[in-house]
Amino acid sequence: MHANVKQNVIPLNVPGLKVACSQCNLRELCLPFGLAEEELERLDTLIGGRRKIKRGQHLYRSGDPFEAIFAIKAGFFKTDVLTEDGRDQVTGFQMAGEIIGMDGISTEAHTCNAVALEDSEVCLIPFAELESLSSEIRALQHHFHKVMSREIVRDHGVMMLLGTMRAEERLAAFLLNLSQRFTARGYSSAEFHLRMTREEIGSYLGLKLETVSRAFSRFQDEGLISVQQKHIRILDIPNLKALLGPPGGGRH
Amino acid sequence: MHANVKQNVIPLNVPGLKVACSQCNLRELCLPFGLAEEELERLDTLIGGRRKIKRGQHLYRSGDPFEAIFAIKAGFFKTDVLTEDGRDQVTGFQMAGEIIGMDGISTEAHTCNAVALEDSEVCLIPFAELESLSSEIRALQHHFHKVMSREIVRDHGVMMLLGTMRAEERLAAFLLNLSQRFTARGYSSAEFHLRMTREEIGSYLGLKLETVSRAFSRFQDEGLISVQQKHIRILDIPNLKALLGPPGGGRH
DNA sequence: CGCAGTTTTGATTCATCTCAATTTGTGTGG
DNA sequence: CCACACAAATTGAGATGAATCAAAACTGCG
Repeated sequence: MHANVKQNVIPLNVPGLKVACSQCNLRELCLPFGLAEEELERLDTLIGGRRKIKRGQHLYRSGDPFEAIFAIKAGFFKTDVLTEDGRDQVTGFQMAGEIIGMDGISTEAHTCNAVALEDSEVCLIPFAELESLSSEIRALQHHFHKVMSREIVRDHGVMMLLGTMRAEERLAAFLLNLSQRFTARGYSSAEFHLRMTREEIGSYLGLKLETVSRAFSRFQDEGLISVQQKHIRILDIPNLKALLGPPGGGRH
Repeated sequence: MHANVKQNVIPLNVPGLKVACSQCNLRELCLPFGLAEEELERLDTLIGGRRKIKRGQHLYRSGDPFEAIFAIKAGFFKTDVLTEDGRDQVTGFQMAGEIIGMDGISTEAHTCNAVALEDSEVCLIPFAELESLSSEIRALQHHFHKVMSREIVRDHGVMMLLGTMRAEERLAAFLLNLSQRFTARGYSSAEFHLRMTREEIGSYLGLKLETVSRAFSRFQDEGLISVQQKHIRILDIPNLKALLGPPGGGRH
């Protein structure tokens, strides 16, 4: 419906905002993954431009009409759901190269909020057009299915974490996950800056902020990490990992 | 492959063999939703047959190569993930009309186990062929995206439940969810048979089986439900719902 | 009819929450 | 540039909900 309008607009690429997946250094992580040169160029024509989101601003809110998904070009986001009765659950933290907004497909409206945790930039992918192009480029269709499926698998991991792990195990899993994702993006796996507050970490992990803080302190006392506010340095990955799966160690 | 044969067969409904979405009484809940007559017939040719799964048997296991997704024709399933260190998390319970197996798309291998909790029957939907047909039938492509997205939204709901609710709230949410899904399938919303054990409910809800049992007993004492082993009758839906979102009642 | 698996119930322990005080960090305006 | 106010984080003490351990009752199946 909206698509018709955009379809006839020449994809002139506004000031310095040359939006080209084919040139993007995130293409191996993001939607373009696995596409051939020529397919990539067609994908370029699809992208509906970039959008900058300042720290604290919403990319979308629960209830907003769903029109597009977003590829994170730079920055850091959180998504959260809130219920009528005031419960608030952070459902994920997203970083460069990740696709965000797929929750909105099912009802044509977003079902969660996406907030930038630092100044960020996203590429807008109009969904109707993505579906059109998917019909023509099988690799794109398949890769998009993988992206959605990966999201489902990721959510299962979080359910496992929330359903079976104790506070320190959850935090260890969280840190290792962040570390791994930073590594995949070429950043240090050992040293990074948390973009979210203790309360947001707690919400994500099903814990109170005080519990998160205590677990951080404990990890530091044990020499596993060094924490100074939002600055984290991971000192002992093996023992952090050992915290997760202690077949005979953790049960009492 | 199988499809070619059936294409020329008159849609007479041979017992258990002739698989036709167009004739299925679940079509409004399942993959065919929203398709036109003629599209439905093409969907019929896609379905790779039916498969019966006896109670306790696996539909697929974590690690199995991914080839197809499944539409549940009849019966009841659970899906669960287990980690090396022996943790076990039930990630969902699925009933007739629901699509199962999409976790496998991302890695080409299933990432969880699907077990029948009663004698069941599924329709096999070869995934490569589904993608082919999706390219041709836009409505099918779009609906499939909605199905995947719905799964993501559902998972967010579970994360909310696990992350923010107390034991009795979780169980109330669980019962109301089951009730609503039974209603949508034409069964009683008030009276039903649990197919899963207390332990499986507990795993899904992040609780121990004793806690689940105690919560059931408490609900019965309070006149909210009547429980006799696996037989549940919901007596007071309003007050069960009130348990969930007590804006001023639940915090202490 | 007996046995194994499931469920219920009780007593106790423990992890996390809650409440509260203090410290540290951050952004703003004089 | 410093002081102030506010937000975020740390830490402690005590309360509490759910886990654990244990035993008994029930169910259904062979």
